[in-house]
This record gives sequence, C-alpha cells and structure tokens, in this order.
Amino acid sequence: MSLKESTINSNTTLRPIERSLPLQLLQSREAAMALFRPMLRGYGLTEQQWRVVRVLAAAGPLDASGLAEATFLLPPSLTRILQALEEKGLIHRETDPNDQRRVFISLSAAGEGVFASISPDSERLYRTIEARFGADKLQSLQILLAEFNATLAGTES
Amino acid sequence: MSLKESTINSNTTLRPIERSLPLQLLQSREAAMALFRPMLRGYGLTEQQWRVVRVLAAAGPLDASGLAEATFLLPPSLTRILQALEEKGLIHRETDPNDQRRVFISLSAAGEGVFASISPDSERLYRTIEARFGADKLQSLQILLAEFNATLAGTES
DNA sequence: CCCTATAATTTAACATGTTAAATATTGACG
DNA sequence: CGTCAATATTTAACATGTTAAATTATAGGG
Repeated sequence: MSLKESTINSNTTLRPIERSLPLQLLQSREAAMALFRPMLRGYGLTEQQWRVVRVLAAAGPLDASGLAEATFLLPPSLTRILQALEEKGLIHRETDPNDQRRVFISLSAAGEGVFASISPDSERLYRTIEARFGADKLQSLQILLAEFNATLAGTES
Repeated sequence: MSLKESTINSNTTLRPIERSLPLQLLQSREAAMALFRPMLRGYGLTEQQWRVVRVLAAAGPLDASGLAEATFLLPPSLTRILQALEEKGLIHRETDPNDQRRVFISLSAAGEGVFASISPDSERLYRTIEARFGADKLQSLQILLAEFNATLAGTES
C-alpha cells in the first residue's frame, strides 16, 4: 500500500496541496502567461485588455454583456478595463438607440492597429509553447480542459 | 482542408480565443473554484487565505519566503493575507532570533481548528469533481498539467 | 398612462495580482 | 571597525477579482 494510494484515511485526509487541481491549473496558467505578459507589456496592454481587444477584433462591435461573456470578465472588471482602453483611444463606445441601457463597444482604427501588431507575436509565442511541450500533448491537454469545463459548467455547490 | 487545420494562413492568423490555452486554464480553474468558494466563504476565508492555512497545517512553521513559495503567492499578496489571518487570530508571527529580517509564521490553535473543520468539506468537494469528471480523466489531466508546469518552469521569453 | 418588476451597466468596498521601490538587516570586504 | 552589496520583508501604486448595492432604462400589467 503506497503513500499515494492510502486507503484507511483516504476519506478524511486532505490531499497535499501539490495535488490540488485548482492550484495546478493556476500554476499552468501562470507558466503560460509568463511568456505572454512581457510581450503585451511592450505594447502597453494588460492581459485582460488584450483579451478585450482580441474579442472585439474577431467578433466586431458587441454590447458590454456580450463582451463580458466572450472575454470571461466580470462586469465590474469590464467597466474599468473599458475605461482604460477608451483613454488609450483603442475603442469607441456608443449607446444602443433602441435600448439606452445598452452600450456597444467597437475597436477604433488605433485598436485595429494594435491588434494587427500583437497578433503575430502572440501566435509566435503560442507556437513556442507548442514546440516545447509537444503539439500532441498540448492538444490532449486542451481537449481534457474543454471536457472538464463542459462537465462542470453550470453546476452549483 | 478543414477550418480547424487551415494551412496557408496558419502562421499569421491568431487562433480563436476559445482555443487560447491560458483562457482554457482560467475557465477550468474558475469552474473548480466555483465549487470551493461558497464553502470557504462559509468559514470566512478567501481562497488564498485557505491556501496559507493549509500549507501551514501541513508543513508547520515557515518563514514568509518559504510560505510564499509553497502557496504560490507573491510576497506583497502574502503580506496582506498574513495581516488578515493575524487579525482573525488564526496565525502567530515570530521573528527569527538568528536573522531579524526573517519572520516565522505558525498556525494558532484557532487556525488548527479552522483547518480541521474545512478539510473534510474540501475533500468532499474534491470527490464531487472526481465523480462528475471521472477519476481516470481527472488523473490524466493532472498528469498533463504537472508535465506542462515542469516543461515551462523557469523559461523566460 | 402609471407603477413596478426586470435588465444592463456602473459604483462601492474589500481582497489579491503585479511591478517597482523602500526598509531593515545581514554578511563580506577592505 | 566601517562601508557596501545582498537578502527578507514591507510599502506603494495601479489593475483586476469578487460580491453586493445603486443607477438608469425598459417592458408589462393594471
């Protein structure tokens, strides 16, 4: 009976933190982002600001709710990020004439330019990861993550 | 030639954000933490505060540097978290007599009590995830994550 | 047409992430 | 012994995460 597979106490003993899934996911994310962050910093963008620019470039004008959903940002965070991007001149905001509550956000010409500049660097770094970790294993990992997300999506308690 | 495997533009086109590994990791982490957060909140702890308590319970007294490393918290975050835990009465701090720069942190009796209370709930939720996702797939995922972390650890740019 | 429930967004308050700088202490070196 | 580089921790400043509440606008029922 190995340490890894204890039986008697397996229902009451907390697993070592190194085997905590949330922490492993955090570590992996940090390992990946550590490659991207310096590059983005060179363009004066944070990771989340880049996520917004990227989604707007791909999906065109969106209202704040759709943008929050697509970028996985909570509305309060998105509000502040949009303020920052507006000050940088990378986006435009326009209230929906059919529903004054809604705000449509779109990339400015400068925003399109930033997207065009960053995209190749981003993709290049992605390929670096692919090369180091192995394209096959990376794909396996991404499939498992997608399944995990699908399994736990919308489950409470 | 499918959309998934385009060839001509594969070196210049940014992948859709849904296939972004950092974002998938973020999503998975959120899906997992969404289960733990309400439970921890019931005990008045944040996720990071719980991480500190957990490590102290497992590894005994540690200096701030060792604690930061074991919990994957940056020193400035740890400073604030230790302040909060001290105000809650869950930890004790003691300067190392051999090196006045160093601070040793240990769990108080109350801290041990909190750990003992939360551990079973934490492990129970972990088993919920295991049951939903499948123990075999969960293990595969964790192995891949560990390999990914090992591969990218300590690589810059 | 008014009243109210609902929806979209923002604000508020607190905690953490991130980077740079400050502080305090130690250890090595001349 | 005094000076200075290095180390451990904290502080500072700004950005985001998280939850609750406020604000504004819309839609429906009476």
